[in-house]
Amino acid sequence: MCALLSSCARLIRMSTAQGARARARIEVTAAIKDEARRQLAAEGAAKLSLRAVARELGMVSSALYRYFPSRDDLLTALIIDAYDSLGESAEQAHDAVAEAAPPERWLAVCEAVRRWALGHPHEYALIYGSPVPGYVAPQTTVPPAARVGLLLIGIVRDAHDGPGGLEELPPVPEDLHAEAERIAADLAPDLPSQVTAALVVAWAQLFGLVGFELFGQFNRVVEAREPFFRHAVRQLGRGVGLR
Amino acid sequence: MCALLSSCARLIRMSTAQGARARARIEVTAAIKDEARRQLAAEGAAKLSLRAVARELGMVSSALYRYFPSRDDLLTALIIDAYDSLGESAEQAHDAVAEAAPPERWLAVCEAVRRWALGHPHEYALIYGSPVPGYVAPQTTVPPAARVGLLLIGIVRDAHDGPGGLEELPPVPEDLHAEAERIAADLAPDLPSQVTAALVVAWAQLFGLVGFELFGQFNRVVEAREPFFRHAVRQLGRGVGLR
DNA sequence: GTCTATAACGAGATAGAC
DNA sequence: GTCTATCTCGTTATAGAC
Repeated sequence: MCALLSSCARLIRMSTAQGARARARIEVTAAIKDEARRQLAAEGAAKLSLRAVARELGMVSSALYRYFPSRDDLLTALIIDAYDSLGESAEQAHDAVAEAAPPERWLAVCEAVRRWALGHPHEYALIYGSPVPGYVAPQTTVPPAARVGLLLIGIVRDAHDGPGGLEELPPVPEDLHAEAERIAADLAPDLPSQVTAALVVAWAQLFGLVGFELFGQFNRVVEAREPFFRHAVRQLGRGVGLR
Repeated sequence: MCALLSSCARLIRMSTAQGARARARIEVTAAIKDEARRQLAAEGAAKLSLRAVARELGMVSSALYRYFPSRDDLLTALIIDAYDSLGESAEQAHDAVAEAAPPERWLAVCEAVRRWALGHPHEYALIYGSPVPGYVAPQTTVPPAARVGLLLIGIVRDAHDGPGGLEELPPVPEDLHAEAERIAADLAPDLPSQVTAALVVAWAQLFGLVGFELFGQFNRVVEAREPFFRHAVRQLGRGVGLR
């Protein structure tokens, strides 16, 4: 009993001690990323500097390396955070209309992507804009980057399996046959390959629309951005066979 | 006669004198821009530095101000050059198939855009990628930026006026009506407003496709990029009513 | 008039000694 | 972890060569 008590006490002591350390570490990590995001907005990803982040936080630059082994690792963390933030926004928007018909869910996800982009322009630029010179994204960014795409695939799959099914799409041209099959096998083996190919096209085009608006290409061209976007993504949905 | 001769001589003297100066000026200007493009590729637009350009050219930084009043003006010149280079590539590709049917010309222009982007990735990033922090593009960039769009409009106009005309497009939704009319009045008053709206959508989506390929979003997703792109832009053409 | 070179400014990054 | 000496940057003023 005495042994049990003392062991308990030690466990509690350890866990609270480690918990406090871990909590502090999480807080500092978050503060670093917040400050880095602020610099991202002010100067762009290319000029993100560990030193400047440290200075702004009242730390010394060498202390940062206990949290991020290099500038690229900090960048990677920001990229993954951005993809996850976007993915979560899209998933929440989807879940809010989970019972609706596929075209409505498609629209909801696309609008969530646009809203997130408008609300986080610099993080959007980080993940969907120009590559950062000298930086190569590690494989760890792939799963977070796939979230929106997977969401769209799920919607089309539900439409395919649901009442009415998908609009029949013409087969892809001869020279794209093998590639379409390969893409389908990778992403959605249960869907016709022309649908998967159309999905990838729509996925790219969705971000084309968002990017054009965000990066100023629509200035003096499109004024009523929101209805324009809705119209465009509805067409995108029809392109993959949503009715 | 004497007066004529002497005036001729003066003109020649002036023009050769000015011509030599002007030639030198053009050459130096070109060298500056070439070196700036090299730095663009190496470090990105955010880190483009007048001093580094001057150093590499064996000039002193203040001398550059005879050619470009500021760093932003140099950036603007690079942006305009990039738009013009892209526009010219697209126009040449179009002229090469000027006698073909509109869908073929549409494809030719889109493929030229993609080819140019793949051949000039850093210049593409400059004009269609993330905005350069702190830089605001002046109005002078607008006309060069419009060249590809105007080309696409012209193709659709020819299809509209030509044999067979355009596929009938459904009218835009109620909430986009006024905006579509406004866009049509701006860009192509002779085309139905739903066609003009679809054109703007297709224009954005074309660059969405190109950007996704160029910026690495298609890595491990799409392998056979060229047939995939052809398929996608043919769908884009159908979206604006090309048959 | 046209150009280049020198020098300087204020701000910021950086490397290394301590 | 701190401090300092030395870099970079964009930009301007000025003086002199062609």
